[in-house]
Amino acid sequence: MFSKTCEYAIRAVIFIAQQTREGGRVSIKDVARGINSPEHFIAKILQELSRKGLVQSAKGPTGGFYLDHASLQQSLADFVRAIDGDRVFSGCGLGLKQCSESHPCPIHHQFKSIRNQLMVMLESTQIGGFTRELEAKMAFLKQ
Amino acid sequence: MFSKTCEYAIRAVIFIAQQTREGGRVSIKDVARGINSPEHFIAKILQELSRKGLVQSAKGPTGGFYLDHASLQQSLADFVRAIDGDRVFSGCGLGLKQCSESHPCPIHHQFKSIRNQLMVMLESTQIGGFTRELEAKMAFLKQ
DNA sequence: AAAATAAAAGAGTTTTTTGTCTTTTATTGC
DNA sequence: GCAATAAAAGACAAAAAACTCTTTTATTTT
Ligand code: FES
Ligand code: FES
Repeated sequence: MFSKTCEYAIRAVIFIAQQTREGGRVSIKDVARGINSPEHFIAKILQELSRKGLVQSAKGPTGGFYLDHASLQQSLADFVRAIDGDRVFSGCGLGLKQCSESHPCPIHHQFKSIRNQLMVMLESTQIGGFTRELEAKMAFLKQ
Repeated sequence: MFSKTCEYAIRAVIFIAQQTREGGRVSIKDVARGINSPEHFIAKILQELSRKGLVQSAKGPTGGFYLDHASLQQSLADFVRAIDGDRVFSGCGLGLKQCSESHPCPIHHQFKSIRNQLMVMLESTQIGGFTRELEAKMAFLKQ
């Protein structure tokens, strides 16, 4: 569904949101540990998200990653788009070069419906909204 | 969503179903042309599906691929499972090693709902059911 | 200013996926 | 039996995705 990169990205950002809910920063090392991902790999990913302004970072001691007010309110869809592009939201389920109403593949209508529901779900969920569940250990970011 | 291999596979099998609706066989060359896929690649894929009994084939002149009564009734889900395994149907949306009700990722509930709808859709659609739309040029297997 | 810290950047490597080419095997029609 | 046809099989090759390692840059603390 999503690329591994994208899965790590979302887990990482949710983790950062939780860890920094009352200010502070969190280091790459801690993120990697917190979501059980390869450290250098998640570093690259966060670097990219940082360039795109979807996460904030600071160098040096006391540095690390955090989310500003705007980032906390970004939807999951924004992060998916930043990493995987919009093929998830608009790509053809059977791999036609382009999904089209007027030149549809055989499963277009059914597929589109599900794809849209996925999109609505991702658009309406903001990255900062999972803190409570994580605190209550009703949701997890690693095995 | 699906691997390229799986996308080609489904398009190929739908094509075979259509082309052989009144008996006959269809060659790899024709399949490749019909769905606009690399010829040798789709050959490999059909070989695999043939081994698993999801499509039928015959060598030699008058040979080619076709679908027996049972294969025509297989669901899209059966083909997806044969190629991509069941990660589509039961994998965690955020890449946790295993999707679990008791150790869920933050988007488990929402994701599961969509994943299930996808599954129901794929389970309830049989590969042989697209002939009419294709004939009427209301659906297409290539650009 | 120097040392320590932590992200940024860049240059790999490995693995998986996707795609190609060649040879072999089976079947048919003559 | 022989030539032609078409899939099966196997070995490669290219591209993309996933992952690693090393060096640089910015910041803070002492
Ligand atoms: S054309 Fe295939 S999903 Fe729209
Ligand atoms: S645990 Fe992530 S989808 Fe079920």
